Amino acid sequence: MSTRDYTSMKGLGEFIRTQRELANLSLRQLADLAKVSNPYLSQVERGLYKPSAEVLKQLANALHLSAETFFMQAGLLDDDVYKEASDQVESAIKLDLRLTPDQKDTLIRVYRGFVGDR
Amino acid sequence: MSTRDYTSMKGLGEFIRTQRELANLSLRQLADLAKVSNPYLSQVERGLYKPSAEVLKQLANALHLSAETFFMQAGLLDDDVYKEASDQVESAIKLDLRLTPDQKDTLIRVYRGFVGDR
DNA sequence: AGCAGATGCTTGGTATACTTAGCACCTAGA
DNA sequence: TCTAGGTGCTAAGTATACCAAGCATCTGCT
Repeated sequence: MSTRDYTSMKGLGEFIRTQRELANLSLRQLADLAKVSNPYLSQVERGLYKPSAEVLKQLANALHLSAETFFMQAGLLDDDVYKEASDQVESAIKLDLRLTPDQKDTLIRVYRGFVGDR
Repeated sequence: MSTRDYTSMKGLGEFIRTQRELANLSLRQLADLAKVSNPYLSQVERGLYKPSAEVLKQLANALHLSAETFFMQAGLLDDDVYKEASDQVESAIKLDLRLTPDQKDTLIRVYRGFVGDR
């Protein structure tokens, strides 16, 4: 297994744009943080270019995500030593010591509602 | 001290050449396996060019080594991922492809509300 | 109205990753 | 001997990742 289901196989560009918008960063802001030009980042997000590994790493740093994550999204680390998304979210929540049991339940319930799981 | 200590601090090219020779492969053989031209591989091994991540991945496969190993050698995966709980939960959410940006936003907002962060 | 600043995008160019053709050297067989 | 095939490397070109300048649109401010 270790399957990567990818029913919603979005491209790397879309992934980056999603992450950028989640972080509430403009194209220019992220481009500056990652030390690339903003037109280039624009083109990358629209899938016109495949960024080099160095750029991927810079983007990962700027977005506070791991480089592994980006490489996986780019299809460069196909070997997913890394967990399935849903299990990942739920176990991360369960492991967070700052959350009370009730809060964990709430979060997980909301999460499951979103992904339509179970 | 990080856990690395690969023989010595040689460049990526030397690393590749060492691995190739350990596998008893000629330049052309490895180049064919990795689907690159042999002059290019020669230049990479001598440090004249930095191969793209795709090429690194192909080389890793051809040499039966992990892509992680190569990325580390290339200095692309230097750091360990920080393991703070909050980062864990938030990045797990961000990584879930089944969630829309709005849903991710909501979840993260709820989460931050619970842990009192920000 | 009009400017000012922010947004993302287009254009045209430069730098560099990568290829094809071929050279020089070596070793093995006929 | 002299091919024949293997080794790694050079040179010159093509493809593409990446950048600088600038455009069009929007929103907010006076």
